[in-house]
Amino acid sequence: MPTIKEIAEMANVSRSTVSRALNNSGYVSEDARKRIEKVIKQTGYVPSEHAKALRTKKTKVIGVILPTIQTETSSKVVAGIDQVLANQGYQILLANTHLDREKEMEYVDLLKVRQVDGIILIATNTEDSLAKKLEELTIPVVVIGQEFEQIPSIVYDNYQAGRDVVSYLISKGHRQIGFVGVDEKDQAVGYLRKQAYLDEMETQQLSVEDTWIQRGVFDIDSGYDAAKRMIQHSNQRPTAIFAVTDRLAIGVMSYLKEVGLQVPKDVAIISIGASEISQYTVPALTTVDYHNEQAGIKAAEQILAYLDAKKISKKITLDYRLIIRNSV
Amino acid sequence: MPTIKEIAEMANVSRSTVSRALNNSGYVSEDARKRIEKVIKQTGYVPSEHAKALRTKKTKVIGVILPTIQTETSSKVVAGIDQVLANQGYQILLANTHLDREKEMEYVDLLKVRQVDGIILIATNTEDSLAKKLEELTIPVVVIGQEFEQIPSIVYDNYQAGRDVVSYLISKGHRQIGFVGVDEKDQAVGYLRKQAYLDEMETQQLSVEDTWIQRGVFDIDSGYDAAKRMIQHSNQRPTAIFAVTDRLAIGVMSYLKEVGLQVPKDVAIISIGASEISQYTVPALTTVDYHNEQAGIKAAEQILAYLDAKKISKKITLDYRLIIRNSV
DNA sequence: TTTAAACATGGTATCGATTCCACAATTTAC
DNA sequence: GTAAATTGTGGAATCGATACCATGTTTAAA
Repeated sequence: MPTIKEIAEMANVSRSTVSRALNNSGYVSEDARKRIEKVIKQTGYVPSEHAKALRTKKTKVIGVILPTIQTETSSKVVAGIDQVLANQGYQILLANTHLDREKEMEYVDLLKVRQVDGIILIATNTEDSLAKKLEELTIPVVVIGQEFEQIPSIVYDNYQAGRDVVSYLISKGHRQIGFVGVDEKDQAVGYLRKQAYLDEMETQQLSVEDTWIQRGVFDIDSGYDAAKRMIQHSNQRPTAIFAVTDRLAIGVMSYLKEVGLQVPKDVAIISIGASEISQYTVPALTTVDYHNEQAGIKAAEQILAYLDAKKISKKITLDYRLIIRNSV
Repeated sequence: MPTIKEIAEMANVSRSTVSRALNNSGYVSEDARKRIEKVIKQTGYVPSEHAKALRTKKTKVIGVILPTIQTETSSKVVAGIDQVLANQGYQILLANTHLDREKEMEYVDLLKVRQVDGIILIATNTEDSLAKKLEELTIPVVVIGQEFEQIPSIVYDNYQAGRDVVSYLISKGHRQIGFVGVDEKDQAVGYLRKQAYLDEMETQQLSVEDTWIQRGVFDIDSGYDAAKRMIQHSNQRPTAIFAVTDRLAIGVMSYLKEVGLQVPKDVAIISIGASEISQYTVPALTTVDYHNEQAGIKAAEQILAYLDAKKISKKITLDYRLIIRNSV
């Protein structure tokens, strides 16, 4: 791979002139420009990104920190980010935390060192230490999925979606409604969706047995386990269950099927996620589509807008859509 | 962020000494080293990767080119790669081709410019132009999923797996076996699996109707469509179908269910993939586990071994495992 | 005691770009 | 016809690190 120096020599100009031609800055005569272009075409020269980064402090790389790539949600978000970024010649440097909160912070540092132009963080918590670290950052950050006071974020309306979902179950005649959630440290998925469930139940003056509220992690098996606990230990069996993710819902269905309970006749199920598979389960899952690609797209756009010295909105709330299928 | 120069000044040594301390190269007195370490801790200094890259030509970044992140297969592979790489302080620069063959080549160039230390390519074709480009590369490459003559690759034994699968169906008493494949330009998934199917049928002296062979793309809907064509246009309906991916199989099942055919009583289904969801379909899918994380892990290990000046194997064939469930 | 390793340190060139500045050659304005 | 812009170009500094080389100081060997 040739360097700018060699290009300059071959075109019989100085490095400065080549650089000016490359970046369309300053004056370059038609004659010189032509010679330079010819040489560049001949040699297939491309300027070194590292040298450029060192000098200009711009890398055309955006760091993306995510809890795991092994879920449809994450990969959709990344696809959305990539779609926007690739268009503008940016690339994605990946940092996978494997759901480890420590690493979320570590990677922020690591990406800083790599001098990425910006960071998109798909967050799973809203701890102060993380917030502080993000605020101190001198490069633009956008958080997806959690809401921070001072940091631009793309959020889903988890609370409203939660209430809508429960309200929908009630409208279908259900009075005993169970809930399968996740760790409440996850403000968005854990806390808000649960709160929405509790509030809607209370508003509608419906009581909730303790055992109706179960907690799992983000996989199918824990949904299965949660359903098992709920069904085995409840005095009154719920006639409907709200699971906060599709995977949990699939696990729940799997347990119900095992013990001979029919969905939706005996127990209705509703969830949030709208994963590809949700329409092929039996019965097809009634779920909420969160437009994950859209989140990625918006996040990338926000970062680019910021880098373009345009202002950036502090918070964007995405809309969602209840997909009514056959599990309720 | 401070630079090495400032650290040197604060610790009262030269930049050379700081560099030596940082890299454990050459001599540094205990005394100096302590002072330097103290200053580094105080300031939170971390050396600039770009400056380092410029000087040393090493970036600690591996480029990963993949056809799409939106499949479980890809994300598992990436997870495997990440697992090994993160351990060694390497990061992943992502390049998503969206199944566009042109881009596969473009990204090789782009990653070259970014001076990545190595490239892992999850390939979908084996075209000569691509092979040539890869061979010309001066940095290590490992290809996953396709086999090239001169380039180290991690491959699944698609042919043998295909024959095993068909042979298993036959052992279960099936004689009329349909096939849902993909574009044969995809040597591994498209061509080899089909060839295996044809060969096994021939070896067992079973005939194959033209309409039993259908082609889709890599999604559920096209599996549905393929099944529809197969069922509607065949003289004799197959009693079993081999779909080359889980998603296609799920689509096939979805169509069969729609027209009232029972799985596996009326039509048995088998596929390759072992996606998470495959065990929760109804009935649970009999499928082949290809150990995708393993592919990622091996690829990353190969790249690192090469960078470590150790030799690299030209080809690694991964093993697979038939998971027998209830769809056959 | 002389000689040679081993240890310790700093100076300087270098990687491959960009950018500011000085200078020269043209053009334009008055 | 002179002053002032405009245009075109190259030199040199710079970004933040590494690495080679020269020099000086100790320590060990002969």
